[in-house]
Amino acid sequence: MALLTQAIRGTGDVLPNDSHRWQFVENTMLETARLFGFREIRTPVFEHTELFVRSVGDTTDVVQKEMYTFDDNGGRSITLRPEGTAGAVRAFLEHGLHNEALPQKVSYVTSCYRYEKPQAGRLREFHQFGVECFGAAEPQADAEIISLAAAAFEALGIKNLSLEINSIGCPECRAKFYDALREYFGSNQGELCETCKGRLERNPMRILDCKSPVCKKIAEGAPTVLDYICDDCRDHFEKTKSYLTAMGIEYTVNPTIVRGLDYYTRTVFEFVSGDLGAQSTVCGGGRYDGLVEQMGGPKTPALGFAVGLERLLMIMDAQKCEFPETKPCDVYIAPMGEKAATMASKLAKMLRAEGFFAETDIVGRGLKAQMKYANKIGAKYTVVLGDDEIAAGKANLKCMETGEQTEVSLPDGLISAVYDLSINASLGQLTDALDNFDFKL
RNA sequence: GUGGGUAUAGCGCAGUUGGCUAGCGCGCCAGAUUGUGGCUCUGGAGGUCAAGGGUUCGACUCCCUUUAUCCACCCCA
Repeated sequence: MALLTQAIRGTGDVLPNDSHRWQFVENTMLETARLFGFREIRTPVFEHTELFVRSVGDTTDVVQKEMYTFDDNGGRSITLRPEGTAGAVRAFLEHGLHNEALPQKVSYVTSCYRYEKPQAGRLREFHQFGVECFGAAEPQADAEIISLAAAAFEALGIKNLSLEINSIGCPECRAKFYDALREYFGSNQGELCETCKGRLERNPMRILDCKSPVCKKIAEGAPTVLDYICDDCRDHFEKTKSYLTAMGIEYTVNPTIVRGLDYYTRTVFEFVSGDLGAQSTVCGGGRYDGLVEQMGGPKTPALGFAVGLERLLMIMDAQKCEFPETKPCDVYIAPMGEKAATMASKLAKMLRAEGFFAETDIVGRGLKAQMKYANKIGAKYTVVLGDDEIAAGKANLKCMETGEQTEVSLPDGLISAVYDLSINASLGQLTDALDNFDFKL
């Protein structure tokens, strides 16, 4: 296959046979969010590089080695968004949404870009559904967004996800925790893997998340965040858990959940699945109380999460989740000859104006081939239009499933027959369309 | 960035120890007594065997390089 070029590595196409699955997932998630009062926000795919460096954190892997960054023709450093939160925060501040009724609750479906080596559940262009909630400091908010994620998964028919939560505290108590970690890991420094030696200074919490068996072993005896968080943070975490319990949302506390983006504070959580190959996280999020202020805005507590849609679809495939079927063609009109083709176009237009899915021949095929085509696209009904039908002003409407044919007058009989055969249409809309139809050619 | 597997038609696959015009299934297009689909039958289109180089009388087959893809590490959604 020596094609001129192919899709960029780590990117994929959603083909017509698959797009309904994406539409179902996106619509279901946005609709679930709507029920919680979240409205859609759309921000640009690219932003000033600085935005991500400052928000995601310049020591993170995402910023250090995974961003698609380039200079535009005006010499500005531009970056394709590696995640959705930063842009939402930027827009929130830039348009002064903090002056409107709080909390501001937004949802989005976006593409994200990270320069990574692709594998199962990890692409260079991937898609996320996410929500952000600004101006809510209370633990109810934490529980609420977690419950939103859970509701969306349920609406999609996904099972066997487990929710893992943790608290990484506020900056004050985290500083104490970092000290304790440095002290603990410092005494085992020689045995740590190379990356973790570096992490010891920059971000010792990440050692807890290391997959190397040696580090994992050492980490087993490490101090736990939950032992170091301050009273306020502990109280917040306890209340969050009790709200979850009250809502019947099951969770496990996992002290090793740390999140790879710097802006998180207090509650962090993941929904994990065993149906994802080496990846396990399908949804990750948490609270980021300091970010808005750090970006130059007023002190505003905030939180959110993002769901990886490719991963979500992988899980749905593995679990054989059902997707609603796409509606097939209502009527296929098979014209024979030029005169009939003109008539077919007019009839099709009229049916579509009434909201029906109507197709006719646009490649000049013979009758038999047209019937085959109608069968292939799953058309519910077909009408053959030839000189005889035009002369008589009557045609046969054929049901493709049963093969039965009924004679209908043209065009009103056809239209009303289609209405009769469709479950969700009303005959009332017909009159105008029929009056205006010029049957003469 | 590191490691392993794979690469033959749109899709899924054969191709024997290197040997003549590279096959099969599905799909696609067209026919099978005048204007009616699904089943069956017949025919057709479609491949510089990922690309480049090497060994050889001869390479889809053996060797090297590159690229892509899949899987894992790392990281994350």
